[in-house]
Amino acid sequence: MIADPAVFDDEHLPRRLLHREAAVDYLSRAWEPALDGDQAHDVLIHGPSGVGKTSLARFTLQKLTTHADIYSAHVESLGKTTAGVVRSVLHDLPGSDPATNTPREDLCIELRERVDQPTIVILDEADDLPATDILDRLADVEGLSIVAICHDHEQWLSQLDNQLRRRLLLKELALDRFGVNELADILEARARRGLPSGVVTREQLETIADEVAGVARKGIQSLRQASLLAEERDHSEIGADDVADSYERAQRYILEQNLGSLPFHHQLLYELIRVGGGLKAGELHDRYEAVADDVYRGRGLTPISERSRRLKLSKLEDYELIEVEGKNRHREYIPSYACVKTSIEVNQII
DNA sequence: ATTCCACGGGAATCGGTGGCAA
DNA sequence: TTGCCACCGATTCCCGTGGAAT
Repeated sequence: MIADPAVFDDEHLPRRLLHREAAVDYLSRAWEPALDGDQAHDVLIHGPSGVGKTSLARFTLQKLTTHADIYSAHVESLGKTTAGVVRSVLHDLPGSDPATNTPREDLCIELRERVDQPTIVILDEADDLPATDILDRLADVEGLSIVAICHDHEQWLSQLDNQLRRRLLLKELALDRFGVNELADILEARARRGLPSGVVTREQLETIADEVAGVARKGIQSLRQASLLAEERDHSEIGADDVADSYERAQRYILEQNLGSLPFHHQLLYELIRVGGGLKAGELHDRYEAVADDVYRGRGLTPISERSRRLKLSKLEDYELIEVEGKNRHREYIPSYACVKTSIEVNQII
């Protein structure tokens, strides 16, 4: 049933960014100086997950770079160190990658040398970045401007000192969830390009938009799952049952992508929490130690310390795979969505 | 008031990799 | 080509913190 699967990819950029015209405009104006070879303004884009912050930045950038000589870099910041961010920027700029053991200082020097025309760096998922350090170094680079994307702008700004804020010329741009009609418009446009005509009604799209509370990523994935379900069930068009069952599959799909991108240690911890149906910290560590020898055997990996496990756990939380409740010794790790599984077998061992 | 427990920041350490000189 | 060294990211070690339990 799906004519063009790419339309439903997270990375897919539509021809027009519906209902974000004002934001595109704002961002374009902030970047206008770059058209004349000057340094653009820095922008902080903030708002909830899945409302199109990254799409907005990429879309507007694409528009800009088609008629101007501008370098750009897109950095997936989550978990990166300062050196990692600089390295990632260099990777996106013309030229070859520096050696993996190049000193941080040398990376920054190389960055200053390579930026010889206006450059826009998108720092995606910038919430947990060592922001002061990174911005300090990026702000040092003549011609380079930053677009930081984060969820909580107040928290993000609070870590910057006044001096840095002045150097950054920071503009702010808030994105919110879409209204039901707005998101339905967006889904309609995707359906037009990705699905045969007439397989889904406007009413169904509004139902989806309402259910996902204006979060575009969830809406688009739900539409995709609804069409997959219709296909599996041999429906000639999407039915009410397909729509009804699509949300859970979409949510699961999103989380499975997240989980699959994580290394083994994370997945094992997740699986223990999932199988346990939520665990107190102490119990989680006990179970980990109980299964570790068996589970790690033959994988060329060794079990990790409690401290490292805590680092992995906070990453699982970042990825919305688990939730943490309670404080201190009452802290409990809860699987956000227990139907999202790993391929690791821990059932029999416990 | 004291103990318990877990968190999470920071410094030290480990293992792997590329550059470089012999 | 080989052996050494600097460096990185990942991990561990150490410890201060703070709320609940006793």
